[in-house]
Order: sequence, then structure tokens, then C-alpha cells
Amino acid sequence: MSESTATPAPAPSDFIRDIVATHVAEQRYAKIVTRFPPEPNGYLHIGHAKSICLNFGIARENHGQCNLRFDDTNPVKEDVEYVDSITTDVRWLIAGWADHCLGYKPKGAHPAKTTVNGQPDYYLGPVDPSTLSSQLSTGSASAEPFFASDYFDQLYEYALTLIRKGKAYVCDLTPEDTDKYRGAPDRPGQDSPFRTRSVAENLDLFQRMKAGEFPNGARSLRSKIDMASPNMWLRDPLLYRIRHVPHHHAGDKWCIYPLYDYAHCLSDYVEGVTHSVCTLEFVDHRALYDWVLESLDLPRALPHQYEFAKLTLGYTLVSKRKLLTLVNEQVVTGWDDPRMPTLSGLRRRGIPASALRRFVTSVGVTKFDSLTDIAVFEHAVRDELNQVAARRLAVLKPVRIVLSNIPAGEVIEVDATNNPQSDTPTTRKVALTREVFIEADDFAEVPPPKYFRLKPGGEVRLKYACIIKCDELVRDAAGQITEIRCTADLTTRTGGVNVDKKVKGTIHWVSATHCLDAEVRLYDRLFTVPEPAAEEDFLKVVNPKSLEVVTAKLELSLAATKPEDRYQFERLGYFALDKDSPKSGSPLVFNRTITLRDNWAK
RNA sequence: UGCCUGAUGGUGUAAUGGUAGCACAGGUGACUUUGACUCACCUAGUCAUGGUUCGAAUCCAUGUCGGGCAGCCA
Repeated sequence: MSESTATPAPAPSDFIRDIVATHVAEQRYAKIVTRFPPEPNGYLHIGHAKSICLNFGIARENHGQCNLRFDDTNPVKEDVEYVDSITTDVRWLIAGWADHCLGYKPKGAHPAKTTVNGQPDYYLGPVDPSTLSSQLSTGSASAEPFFASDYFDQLYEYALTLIRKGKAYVCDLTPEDTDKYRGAPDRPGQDSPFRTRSVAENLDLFQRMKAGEFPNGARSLRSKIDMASPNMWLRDPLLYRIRHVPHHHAGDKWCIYPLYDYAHCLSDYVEGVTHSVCTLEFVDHRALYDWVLESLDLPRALPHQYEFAKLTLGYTLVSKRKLLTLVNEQVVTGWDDPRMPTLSGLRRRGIPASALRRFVTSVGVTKFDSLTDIAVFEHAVRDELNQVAARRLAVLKPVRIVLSNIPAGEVIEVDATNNPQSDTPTTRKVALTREVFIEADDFAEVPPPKYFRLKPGGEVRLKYACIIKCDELVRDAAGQITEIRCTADLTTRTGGVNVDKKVKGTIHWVSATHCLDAEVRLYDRLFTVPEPAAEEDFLKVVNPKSLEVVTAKLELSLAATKPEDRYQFERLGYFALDKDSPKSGSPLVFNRTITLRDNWAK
């Protein structure tokens, strides 16, 4: 069922939501706060959609909030370009669904120093979500997403605290030696020779690291945990590295930058996050997440990390590197090519955000690495579009029919239903004339068995119009069919005496004189195998027929199509205007979002 | 050979000691002015072996198979 219908879908349930529900029941937190923490170093894809819907879903189901936070601790890989695209994609995906849970902070705000239970503390809360949406829609922009880089000052203070507690030290090992000392999964590491430095020396060295006295990689700040731990992430993992580069958000203030494991848990804490939900590859990091937080004796409730399996979709690739290759090798036209699994690509293809949400909800949340059948995704898209898309007549590969008993110049207006799924369907007028186009596939001179469509001597209904009979094929000297001559039985029109006459087939059509030319881009899956990621060379399994461009004939009403409109071209599939389209004077450009199901598999 | 984690029809997911259910896919039929939608019916599953129990997908043990971990990436 569509989200727009009266019966709302039941709230999803999964092991993480169960945990949250327990915490709500025991009133462990004043408010449930989650976060979506992308690094601004690439475009969001369908896998991120699962994480976004989980985090925002938990927030909206519990009257909570979900912060959009950029995990921007590595300036050498990041760029504001991605901050903008990610922000756009997130807001598109949650629009009309969880906007009221979106955690944004006052523009330019940094954590405030407060006192909690007599202890110093840092906290950065969101702007009032009820005022946020109006701010965003008016573009007054007094709010913005959270940024981990806004906490660099506090993170530095916390690092000093760790040093004073003897829980962190400055290490002079080279990156190569650090690796060697770390040991291997089945072999313990060795203590760094710098592990026993005094607190005073560590303090001095760390401050000088910050002051820029040392070159990149010369020293690092490390946690002091256990070099023999069976968990590799507890073998004195690095907290800070030296990088003499400016930061896209923090400017040129810093030459030391915190690492993920150190910055993430503290960012969660500073924002008051309660449930930090991430993917399975971070399970081993959870011990470190907890270690950092617990080592600091923080005065407020600590956030906790929970992990789920990321989405893997059949016939789809989401690897940043491989997607980049597709763009660079011009296999696709860009990151928002409608064949790409990026949110911008899916959006351009015409897939509604609501369909994406419904899809990721339907696959569930577990700790099992699974491969989701692309059919589940396609079903969600079709199901959603079937509810909302207006029907239109369009012919992709036209063949000319002459209705010999209709005089040239005569226009018969017929009523066509806009959406049969609607409780109160409306209609529009479509012109029927002497010459019409039908789909090339809908005529067969030598029909296969059980062929319901037009064939020599056969009858078929032109949808919304009347039944026609194929009388004659006109050929040129070479024997090629140049014209299909039919007679129209006007008594079978709506309201006609023979309206109830049955024929096996009903086909779509467009008047040859009252129509519109349009470029229509027919997309198919980008890869020919279910698991392109498992391929030694994924470029070899790119579907050579993933795009076919045709010049189609459309009914006239389509001239008024707006970018957000979704149409079903009857018997063909769902289509949406491409962003290339609104160029004045040039024909409209439509993208095929997805075909209709076809049970008449040839 | 270390640690972490997982295993239910073809696929995904539920059942938290008490009738193995749902969705997708597939099949058959009905309906149809979309070979769509809708509806009905069908196909098909607890990784293995032991144990506890009146009763085990669920608890225990052992094994098998899969995924993750040795970035100064996130």
C-alpha cells in the first residue's frame, strides 16, 4: 500500500529498535538521539539510504531526533562539494517523512562549556526542530548540519585529559614501525619504546604537535591500552596524526587531526547521541568506542554503539572506487547518471524517495550479511508508482497505422482515464485521427502462438478508443511494409452500441497528427551479473544495453510535464522528466524509471 | 593458528521453550479497454551431530561453513 493511503504501514521492528524500545520503557534517556554520520568524501548511495532510514526512523518512532553530522576528521580526503550533495540527498530522502526529526545546529555554533554535577562538560544541542523546517524552506539558513570538525577544540582538551590520566602518549615511531609493533591478529604486538614517557613530556610534545613543530607523520598521539590484546583495535590505536593541510570546514587552524575512533564517540557524546548505529565492520571498534568514553569520566549518560549488516543489492555496485571508475571511463555520464545506485542517480531516474524508504524498510535490519534480490527493490518502486503515477499514452517505437474509414482531418476526442487506482478517477481528452502510431511490438505479420495484438486480418482494441481490424499491408518495391491499413469500428467506442465487444488484445497508440516528439532514455540494469562486486573485472560485466535512446511519440498533454511529475506510459512502464529536459525549443527528455511487469515473457 | 560475528524455502525476513509465518521471486487459474494492478490456489525452509526438556529454529556442547579485524581511512 502507498504511504498516501489511509492505512499506515505498521512500525518496523528489528533488533536495534527492540533495544531502543527497552531503553524507552525504562526511561533511560530523556530523549532518543541518533545520528547519520557520513564522511564528506563521496556521494551517498542506496546503501546509505538504509542507514538514513534506520537512524531517522528510530528518531521519528520515538519522538527523538537524528543529527546529520559530517565526520570530517580527514581533510586530505574531503571536500565541501560532498557536504552539499550529501545534505541535499539526505533532505530529499526524509522529506515529508522525518523532517521534523532532523537534527541541525545553529549556524556556526560550537559546543558550550557547561557544568554538570560539578564537573565541566561540553554540549552542543540542536535548533528546535519545529522551527527548523521553516528556516530551511525560507533559506534563512540560520541552521546547518553538525560537523565533527566543530569539536576539534574540545577533542584536543579531552586528549590533554587522557594524557594527564596516563591513558595516552606521544609516539615517535614511523608509520612503518607502528605497523610492525602492532603484531598480527594471531600474534601479540610489542610496546612502543615511547610508551613510558612522562605525563609532562607527553603534554609538552602534544602541545608542540599542535603548534606545528613536527612534520607529517613524525609523531602521533596514541592511546595506552594493551599491545597484546586479541582485538587489534585495542593495541594502542592512534588518536591524533599530524597533517599540515587546511581543513574544508575548520580552516587552517589545525595541523593535527583526530582519527575516527577517537572523534566519533566523543562527537556522539557532545551532541547527546544515545544510540550510535553503524555497520558490522565496526563491531571490533566498539571496545575502543567505550574505552575512550569511559576513560574520560564524563558527567552525562554515554552513547552506545550498535551494529547492523549493510545493504548489498543484486546487480549493483556501491564501491566508491568502482563507481568512480565508471564515471571516469565514461561508462556512465556522471555520479547522477540514472543507472548509478547513488541517491542523486536514483532521484534523477524518477524513483520516489518514498519508494526507497519502503524498500529499505522491507529488507529489515539484522546482523546477517545478505544479498538482497533486485526484484525486491523493483517491486517497491512499481508498487509506489502504480499508486501515484498518472497514465498517459506514448509510443516508443512507432509504426504507422491508417484507419481508412476515418476521413483525413477528422478529430475524434476520446476520454482516457488518468489513474484507475484512484478512488475517484478523472479523465482527459485524447485525439483519435485517421493516422495513428502503435508500438512496433504490437504488430506481427507472422505472430507467435498466443499473440493477442495486431496481426493480418486480426482485431485489437486501441485503448480508450475502439476496436480496429487489420485489412491490408502495403509494401514497397522491396517488399517492406510501408503502411498498415485498418478499419476502425466506431460502434465499439465508449458509449457505442458494441462497446462490450471483446477482443483479446488492447494496445496503446498516439495520433500521428496530434502528438509530440520526445527523447526517451530506456534504462536497464547496469550489470549483467547479480554480484558485480565479486567479479575480477567488473567492467567486463557492464550491461552493453543499459541505455537505449529512442525518439518517441507522446500524447499532447505531456507537453505540460513538470519535473516532479511521475507518469505511467500505458503498457510500457514508469517515466519521469530528465533534468536535461527543460531546455527551451528542444524536445522533452524522459527517463524510464522502470518497466511494467511483463508476464508474457517471450 | 588469535579475536569478533553470523547461519530459517530460490532471495530477504519473522517466530525470544509451545501450530515454522510474511514478503519478493517462481507456477497455475480468475478478472481485465494496461499480457499491468487485483484476487485465489500451489511450489519451497530451521547448517550438522549430540544433549537438556513433556515439548527446541529458540537453551547447552562439539563441529561445519560464511563475514569482519593487522590505515597515521571512515
